Amino acid sequence: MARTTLQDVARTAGVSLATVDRVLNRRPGVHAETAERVQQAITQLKYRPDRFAARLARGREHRFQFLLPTGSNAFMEALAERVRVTAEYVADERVRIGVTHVDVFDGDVLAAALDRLQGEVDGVAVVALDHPSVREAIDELVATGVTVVTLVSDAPRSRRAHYIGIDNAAGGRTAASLLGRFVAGRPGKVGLIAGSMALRDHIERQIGFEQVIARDFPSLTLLPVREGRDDDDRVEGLASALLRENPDLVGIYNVGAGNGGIVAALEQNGRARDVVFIAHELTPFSRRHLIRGTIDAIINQDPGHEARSATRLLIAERENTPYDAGQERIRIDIFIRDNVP
Amino acid sequence: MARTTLQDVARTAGVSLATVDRVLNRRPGVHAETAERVQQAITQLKYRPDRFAARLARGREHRFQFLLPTGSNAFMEALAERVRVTAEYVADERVRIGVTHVDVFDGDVLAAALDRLQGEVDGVAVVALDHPSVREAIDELVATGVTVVTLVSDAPRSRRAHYIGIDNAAGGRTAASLLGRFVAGRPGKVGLIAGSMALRDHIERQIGFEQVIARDFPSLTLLPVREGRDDDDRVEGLASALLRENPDLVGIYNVGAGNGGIVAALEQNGRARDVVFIAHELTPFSRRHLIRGTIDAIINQDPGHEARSATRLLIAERENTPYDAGQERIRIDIFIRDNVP
DNA sequence: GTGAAAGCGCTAACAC
DNA sequence: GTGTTAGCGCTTTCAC
Repeated sequence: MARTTLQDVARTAGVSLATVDRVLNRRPGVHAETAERVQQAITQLKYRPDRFAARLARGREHRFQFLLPTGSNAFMEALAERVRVTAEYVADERVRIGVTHVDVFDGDVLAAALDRLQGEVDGVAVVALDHPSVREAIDELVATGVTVVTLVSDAPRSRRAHYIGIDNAAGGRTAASLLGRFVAGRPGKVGLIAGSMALRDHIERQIGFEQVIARDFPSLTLLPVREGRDDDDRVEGLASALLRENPDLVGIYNVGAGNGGIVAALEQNGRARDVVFIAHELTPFSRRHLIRGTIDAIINQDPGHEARSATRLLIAERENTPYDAGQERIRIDIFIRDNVP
Repeated sequence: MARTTLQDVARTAGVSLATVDRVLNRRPGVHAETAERVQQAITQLKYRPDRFAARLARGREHRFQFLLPTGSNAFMEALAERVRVTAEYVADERVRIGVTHVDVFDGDVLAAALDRLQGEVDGVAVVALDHPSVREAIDELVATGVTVVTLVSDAPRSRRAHYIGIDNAAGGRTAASLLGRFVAGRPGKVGLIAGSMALRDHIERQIGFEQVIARDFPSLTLLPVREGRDDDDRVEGLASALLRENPDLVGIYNVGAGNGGIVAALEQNGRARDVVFIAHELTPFSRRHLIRGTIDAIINQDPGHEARSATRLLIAERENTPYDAGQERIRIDIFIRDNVP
């Protein structure tokens, strides 16, 4: 029971290797009837291509480009690092990964960066933005035959092949449930700090959070959202004000980056232990304060998983091979002091 | 900048392909000096083997066997199913995976099953047991050149190449922290139900749990452990008794299987909402009751991840290729109603 | 439209 | 001890 090869298919279809290859890879130049016969042979023999032989024979490598945000956000730095590690691993497998840093907060700049990739690469993984120019640029890339996936932040109505990231509304709901239960029935105010209300993922988290607080925790009052711009200093100012103006503050949810600011404000006011603080993204800093107890829980998405998943999906798309949806789903990780890696 | 091939190495070392192949794969029959020269060429040219070409040329497939417990535990069934799916995926890649079901609760039976694998396979993934016969059987397999990894449950002092599973003590601590915080300061009793005190993972979970309850939640009193043997009916009896004898019961932690019994007892006594119930393993059943609110949190290990990880590690060991430790670490997942997949 | 044939980079017989 | 050589299963020119 040796495995069926292209040869076997060619033989039973009564054609040559080249022809089978053509129909298999949907290349033109095959008579419809011949193609039909080949297809039958394929299904009859249950032929499954040998990806290893194919990649070897193809010779050409896959050229993928990752477009990540500039700036020193710890999560994005970790993501960039994991992309580098992944690149290193797959370099042996005829996959070349490049990384470009762009200002993703500006839709037009990001779109221009995407445009520049035309003809240069086979696949793109981009931390996107829900912006018309970006959507347009993605669709154009796709039209020229480039495979595009979005990473961490989606461009929802574009023609990207996959979105690799968490369901942010569910992330917000998760934060709310944990915060609500951790305050242990104490009534009071809850503060919400976002990076920017222009970021779709932040809005989605906020909406999910508000929904659950309103529905499940009537004794909690949600204060108006404040924008921290993912900046420690600015966030610290907001958190301090929150604490000053609301003596009955029982919880804080930080939707974006800038956890350092909240930790500082909490510690300065001696409220580190009694205010429940839910943060996003596991970093060396957030990990330390989770273990110390200032942060009560961290909602995380695994950047290593995201980098690998994007790469695997790009490869699968290019080689037209199946993938395991369960493996590619990005989990909403909950970390408390005890299960943090 | 084409990639360096074995040819390049052979040329710069002034030897033939075959000789390079010999030193690369540590096969005998090469003069020490020649080997040295080849090694130098390899490092100098930064040669990295092409796994794809190697697997293609090797022809022989990897034969792996998974030894899983018999019996109808939902988690183990899910694991078996994920192994099947993984087997399906890697079948195209010259990896053949077989599954054997054994009574893992009996060390000697498991050891005999392991013995029977000698000469039959290249790698084994086994849900092990901390038992002398099992350790012995594993070591013997390893001695005959078989790669062995343990799955879900370890054989700690054996010569297995890897343990693929969670840190169970940390799992128990995680359960305790969640339970302690979810009871929201209400003082009272906490019940602990284990499958069997002969299972190392159950003991470890229990110890972790007790540790954290004692240290962090002084208002909670832990009742003596009861053995439910992973059986719904038996567990239901224990849970009912727990509720009857302790009107001030505020929480239950089920270390093993049999969640159905606890749900039933809780519902019959009308205590589904006020008793905090922490369970292990996400199954269709536990998922449903998590969403309904009877189960407050589920501590999970992802069987799909475990099946894939075991397979990847076996392949990496056999082909002597590197692997990504971050990717292979099995997470202690926390699922609450909002982040459950 | 279709086929023949030359590799891709490696392994494994088999010579020497 | 070391080298030669024939593939592994596929893709890709280049003929026809």
